[in-house]
Amino acid sequence: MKQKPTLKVIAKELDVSVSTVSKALRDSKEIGEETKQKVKAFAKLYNYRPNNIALSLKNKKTKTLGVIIPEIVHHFFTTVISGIEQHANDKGYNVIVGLSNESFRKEVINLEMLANGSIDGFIISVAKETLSVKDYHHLSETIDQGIPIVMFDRVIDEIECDKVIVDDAKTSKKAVQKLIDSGCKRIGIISTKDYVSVGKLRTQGYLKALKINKIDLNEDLILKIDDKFNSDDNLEFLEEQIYSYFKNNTIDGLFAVNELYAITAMKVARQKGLKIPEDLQIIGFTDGVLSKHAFPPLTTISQHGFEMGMESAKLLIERLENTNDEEEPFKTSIVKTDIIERETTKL
Amino acid sequence: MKQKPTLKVIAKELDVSVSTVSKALRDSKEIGEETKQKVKAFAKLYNYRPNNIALSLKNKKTKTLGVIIPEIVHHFFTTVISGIEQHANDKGYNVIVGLSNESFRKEVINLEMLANGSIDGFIISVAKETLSVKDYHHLSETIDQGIPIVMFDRVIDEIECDKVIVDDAKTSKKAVQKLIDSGCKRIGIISTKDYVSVGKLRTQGYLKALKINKIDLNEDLILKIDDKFNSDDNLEFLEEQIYSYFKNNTIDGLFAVNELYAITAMKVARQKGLKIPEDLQIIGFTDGVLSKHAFPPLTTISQHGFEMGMESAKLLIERLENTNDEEEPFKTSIVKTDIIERETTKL
DNA sequence: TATCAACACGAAAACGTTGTAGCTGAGAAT
DNA sequence: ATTCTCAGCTACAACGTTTTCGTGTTGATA
Repeated sequence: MKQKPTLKVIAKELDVSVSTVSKALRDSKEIGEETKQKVKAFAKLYNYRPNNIALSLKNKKTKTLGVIIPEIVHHFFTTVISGIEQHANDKGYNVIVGLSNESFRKEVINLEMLANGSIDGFIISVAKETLSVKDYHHLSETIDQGIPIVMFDRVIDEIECDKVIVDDAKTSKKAVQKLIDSGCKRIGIISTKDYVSVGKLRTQGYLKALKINKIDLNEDLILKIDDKFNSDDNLEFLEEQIYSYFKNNTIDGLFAVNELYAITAMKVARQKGLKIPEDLQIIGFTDGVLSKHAFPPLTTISQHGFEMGMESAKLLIERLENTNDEEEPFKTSIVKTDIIERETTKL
Repeated sequence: MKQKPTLKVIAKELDVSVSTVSKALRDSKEIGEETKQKVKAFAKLYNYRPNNIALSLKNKKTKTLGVIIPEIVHHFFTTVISGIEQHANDKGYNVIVGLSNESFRKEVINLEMLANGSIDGFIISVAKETLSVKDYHHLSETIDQGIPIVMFDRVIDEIECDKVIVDDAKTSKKAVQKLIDSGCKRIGIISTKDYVSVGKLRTQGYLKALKINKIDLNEDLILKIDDKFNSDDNLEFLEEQIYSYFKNNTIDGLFAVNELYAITAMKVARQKGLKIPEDLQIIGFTDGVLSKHAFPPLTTISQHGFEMGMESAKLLIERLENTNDEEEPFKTSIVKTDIIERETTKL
């Protein structure tokens, strides 16, 4: 096991100064051609790589992005990470991930753990618990300390920073409109409690679509699931709620605010003997593996997570590398959505 | 935007030396009670946090783990990451992720990008391309430089390091045995080309089960898919292959080496009018969202990715923190598997 | 009064880099 | 012969910590 060579050992070995080695490797014109060759050859031989940590300390930049998300076992978030990684790597940045598990406390800890010089900036989608307790001090303090944050998907209006979202309301309106256009008369929605910003917005879109089409609102057709934490563990709970929803209501169109709700609804609908899409048409939000491979394959709205990730990384890195002394104003990027028509909708 | 306070500015402000501040904050008995209080109060007020980078440089430890995986949009890998994260966080470590996208080149780049002081050790599942070109120099060089590596799932026998795997052969044997016990007479397998170690091993398990039960081997029933890269993008290609496989063979039991193969097989079987599990029983490998929510829900082998991640992190951190001068011998942990019976098998 | 321990603190080095400023010697210009 | 220029190199500070080794002051002891 050969130790990692440093400038110092190369210098000693070649009987020159540390500065000479450093400059030779960076091709400085201060150094003679002969010495340069010698140093470079030696460095290559011993596989010298500048120590990143030392550089970070000197430059006060780590070239590392901190990404904090609620959970990683989740198709949407992983596509976002892919996008972030891609752009970050292209720009020479690394990505460090922190998981909040939808917990406020863990989110704070993660933030603090990284906001001590480890990273240059954050990309974050806040935990449901954070949204529900409305305590954002950790975020504002981080920004105060000069560490930029980019929020994506689940964002907080009160915090000023760059944001990347889809236009949830508008997109949802479009989805519901499609259901209407396909002949649905009684359209339901399965959403989350309102503290989840995206759930709220998507519900608004639903409402708007009904209004525009002069369809009377029936409150019973709105099911708001309270899954403060991970809903994958509470599958039976979810099923129960949807089951009683179906028992009390007859619908021919359903808009679900995420994939899981959509396919779970499909499942209980099938148990009730409903044919999809003949008796019931369904559109989900988020295009994941589930939608793609469900039976029948689910028509969904694609949020283009990869693009969201790319865009988030782009905004963050731009801000980090912006050398203008004047602060750039904060931007909110809206990435477009698409309805991916599969087999749970007609036509 | 208040700048991050350093020991130096605290020292200047309080008119003491840097050493005093440092010691006071670490509760050294060298410092008088009064001064300690003063320093601590000030530090709290200005929200002082020791700069991690400086610490890393000094201690030659970053308290950061590098995780390199082929892709992140993949249920198994994300559960593993969850496990790694959990244990790492508990031990005060951060996790930096690199994606190889199944590409040898990207794997090498990622490794080099991090093996310059940024991380203390690696946890890695190698890319398919790496396995197929059999070029492992980047791995052995990293280990040579004193950076420990833990491999999980896709491991390389020739490289000596800690490893975390499931007993693929044994597990597969068990799965096929179950098929046999449930009355299957003609059992097929959909696997990968042999350069993927896990594909090879799982095929071996299949073979062994047949042998033990004195069932004659029919080579035609073995389908080896060549998906050198991401198979999610080549869904049609996969479907085609499976389609012609079904066309040429009649089977009543199928063991698929991963989730995607299993549910794709289900799909084409259904197209052929086969009833599952009446006409065809299927068992997949890897328990992901797809299996759980498929129709019908797929009987699978759970690899317990979370445990694999935990165990990997555990092995790595143990090695990192082992202060004995004598090297610990390398370990290979085998995490147990379970057959999760759902509705694609009888009984 | 001289010695000594205990106490409270400070100076400096080290981790690996880079950039600025300074130094040296040789040849050219005066 | 003196000054100047320039190439080619070295010294040093700085980034923020921790830690080792002082050092000065006090009060007690001989």
